[in-house]
Amino acid sequence: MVTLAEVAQHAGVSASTVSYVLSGKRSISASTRERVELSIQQLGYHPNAGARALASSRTNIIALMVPLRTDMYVPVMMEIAIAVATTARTHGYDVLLLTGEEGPAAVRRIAGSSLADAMILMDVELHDERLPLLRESGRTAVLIGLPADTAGLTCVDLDFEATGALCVEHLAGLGHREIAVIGEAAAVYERHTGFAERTVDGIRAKAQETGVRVLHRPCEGGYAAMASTLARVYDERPGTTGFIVQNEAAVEPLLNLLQQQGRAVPEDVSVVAICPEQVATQASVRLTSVAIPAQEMGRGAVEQVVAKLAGRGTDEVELLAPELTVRASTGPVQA
Amino acid sequence: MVTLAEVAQHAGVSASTVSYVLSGKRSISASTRERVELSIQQLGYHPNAGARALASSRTNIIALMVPLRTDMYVPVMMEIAIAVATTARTHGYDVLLLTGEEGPAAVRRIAGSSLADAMILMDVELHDERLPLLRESGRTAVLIGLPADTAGLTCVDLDFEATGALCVEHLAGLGHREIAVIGEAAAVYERHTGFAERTVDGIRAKAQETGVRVLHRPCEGGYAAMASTLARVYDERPGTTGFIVQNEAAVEPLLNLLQQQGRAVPEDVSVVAICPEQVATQASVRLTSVAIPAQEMGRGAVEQVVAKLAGRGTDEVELLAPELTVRASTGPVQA
DNA sequence: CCAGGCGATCGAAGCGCTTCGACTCCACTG
DNA sequence: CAGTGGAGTCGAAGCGCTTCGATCGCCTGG
Repeated sequence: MVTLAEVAQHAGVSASTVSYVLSGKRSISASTRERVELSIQQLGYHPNAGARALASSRTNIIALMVPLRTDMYVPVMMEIAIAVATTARTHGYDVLLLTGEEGPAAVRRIAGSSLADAMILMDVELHDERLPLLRESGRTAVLIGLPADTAGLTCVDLDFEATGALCVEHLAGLGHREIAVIGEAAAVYERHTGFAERTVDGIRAKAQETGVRVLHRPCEGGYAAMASTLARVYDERPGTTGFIVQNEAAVEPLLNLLQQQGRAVPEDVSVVAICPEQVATQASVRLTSVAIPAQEMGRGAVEQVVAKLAGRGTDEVELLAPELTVRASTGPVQA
Repeated sequence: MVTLAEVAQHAGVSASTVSYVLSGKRSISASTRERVELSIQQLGYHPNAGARALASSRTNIIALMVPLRTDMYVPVMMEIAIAVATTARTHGYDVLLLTGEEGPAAVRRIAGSSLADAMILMDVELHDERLPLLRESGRTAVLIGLPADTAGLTCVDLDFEATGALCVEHLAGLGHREIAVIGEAAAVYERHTGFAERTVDGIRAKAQETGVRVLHRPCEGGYAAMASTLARVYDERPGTTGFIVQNEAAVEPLLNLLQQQGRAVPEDVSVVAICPEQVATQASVRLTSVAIPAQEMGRGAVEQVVAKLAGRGTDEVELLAPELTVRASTGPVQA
């Protein structure tokens, strides 16, 4: 491996000069800079990450903790992760991938070993165990999600309350008066991963405001689960004409089952989904939906991190405004 | 941050002794060990990653390059990535997440900066640009996938030829004589990501052997694409009774369309999928399928890496044997 | 014409850890 | 009882980089 010293020798300058050329922290004459840069090129020099980290106590690495549960919301997670990684690169950072498995211990480990300059946590629960450790560690951190207590933390998330409200508003505007909400698996609510509950809150509030009746049912993904959930919904509320689905794995089964039951979408029933764009457009009926802005969330989180590391950061909650795209799955209630 | 020296002082030993307690590279008396371990506990010491990397030229980090294309095969990628990360942790490694975006430059960067001890490449193409750089860098590497030239490389992958053959064998055994293969998007074949082609090769070979006619059609995901592909298939080969699908995003559309056309699965048409277990079990018809062993691939790759880093490695290609699970989507041809 | 200042560069002191050689006991062996 | 060797410990020398003075010209203003 080529070292700084070798570059310095090759360029006929001191090591510190090369370092300053690289960092730009002191002024360097044009001629020297060029000579050094040429040497770097010719020798194929890359600074050693470990040495740099040791000397500067900056690793240029951001740790990303993704949930272990691979069974849910996977594409969104992946999209966020990729957005984080690529955005990080544009700011000169690399991303360390941590799975939820280690749990809170990971926070301690990363903070303790100075493996990363900052952390981004995904899938944050309302009372997340990692938060106290995070605060205590003093490490820069940004959450994707919204815990109960955001004091001293920067958070980025979709405004799920507004999302829920938006869906109800759309359906109410079309004349729907009985709405069923097909939610995430019950486990998601039990874990108190805020987003699911916030969506329901938003839905409830707007429903009250607009005089719409709402029935909320969690649902595991897949056909079997959806079938029984749907049966119970119609059992309890035969007059249901609108559905709000916040569960990727339930979208297609729902459409399919409705079709099988001879309920036409959107003539007889309207369906609004809260899901990634791709799911909405690739479904058997092009779905009116609120997209989950995975890219924006990932990018936003990294930008907050970078800002904080540069000392420009603010502790704030950044809620992305939902956007509802009308497609072919919603329409006015039949007279 | 607590340092080694502080621990040493606290325990009343020299720094090197603490280091040896940690690494176990020299024998330490039980009493000293206990004293040191206690101090470590009490002070909450964590070795500094950068310093360790610098001194030992080992980072305990494995770089994982995942493809950038977030539009395809995402859950499998994610599953592999998570498997890699968790397996790596059990061996004391962390995982650095690199996206395809940087391309070959990433290989140079990681190797040059000694940011990672080894690399795992996913989504390897037949003539992957990264391979020459990888060989040249001398860094330990394991591929998930199979390039044209595997000399000097360790590869882990599902045996897609055998997979294809297995599907044909199953269908042929049930009496099917005309089979349509719904493949990945055309772009996948154009990129020459080996797996898709290898599957088709395996299918063709076994078809020839068993006297089955095969029609292969690439297909973008989604309903629209599947509909037109299906129409063309029946146009060309009205006698088709068996389908092999290797495209997650086409599975559900296919089932749906067949149903709409009044073709019952499995009575009139049999469908075999090559897809993750979850997709197969959650589809509207429980699918006979060959699972993509994402977990095993991720785990296998890490284990190869660890073995190589420990000097026990061998340059070899590890092809996982496919397993076909019979479910409800395949049956004998009607008389 | 000289003090003062600034731009450009260098040297050296670490950053926190690993590791090698050396040293000290002490239990054996012959 | 001297000699030998292994177990246990220590000190010091780096690993490759950043960064803080310090130095050295050279330009400028008074």
